Amino acid sequence: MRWTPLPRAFADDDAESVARALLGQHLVHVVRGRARVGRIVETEAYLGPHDLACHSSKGRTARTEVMFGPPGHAYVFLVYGMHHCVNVVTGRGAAVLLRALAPVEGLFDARTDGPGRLTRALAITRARDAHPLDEVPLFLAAGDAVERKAIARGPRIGVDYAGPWAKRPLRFWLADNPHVSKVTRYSGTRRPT
DNA sequence: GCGGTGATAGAT
DNA sequence: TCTATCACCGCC
Repeated sequence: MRWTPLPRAFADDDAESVARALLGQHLVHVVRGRARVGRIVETEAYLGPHDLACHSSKGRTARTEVMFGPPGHAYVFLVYGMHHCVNVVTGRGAAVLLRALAPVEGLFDARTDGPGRLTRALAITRARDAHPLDEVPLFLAAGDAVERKAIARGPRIGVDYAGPWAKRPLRFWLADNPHVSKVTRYSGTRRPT
């Protein structure tokens, strides 16, 4: 296959660093023998149990257990009864949510500009929860280098319940990329990092 | 802006 | 068992 997995050690760093490093990398899901590939253009860091927006802050449960395991595995959950979200576990209760991709291959006209839309386009469900992200069928693959000044940041979406943590600028995206999520496209914040 | 949808965690 | 809540999206 023309796509080669990144070693899972790629995710063995603090969640904010991984959230930045994931921008420009590829996410590959092999479905019925065909690779569905997108370039990661938007992420959010969830820092661990002390971060009140992070699911692991609710404690170590069956659902959140994977976040306390080794880095480089998938954390996939269902939200609002219909949308899956996929995260890259960085360990110690932390993870990085993948919020938007730019279509690269095998996606036809499916939209990938949002956390729910990208999982639907790549057919990622909870069946992939805890999957190691350097093995088929779901893995990360090397993309192009992204300059630090090309990364914008802002507060995370949909975490208003998290008090002061809701305001922390832990969402990262490629500035001016047309494939970022709708809320990011329309949010005025373009703060450089 | 509002509702659909189902898993989850905690209360009862 | 029951209930509140939820890292979203499509349509109004």
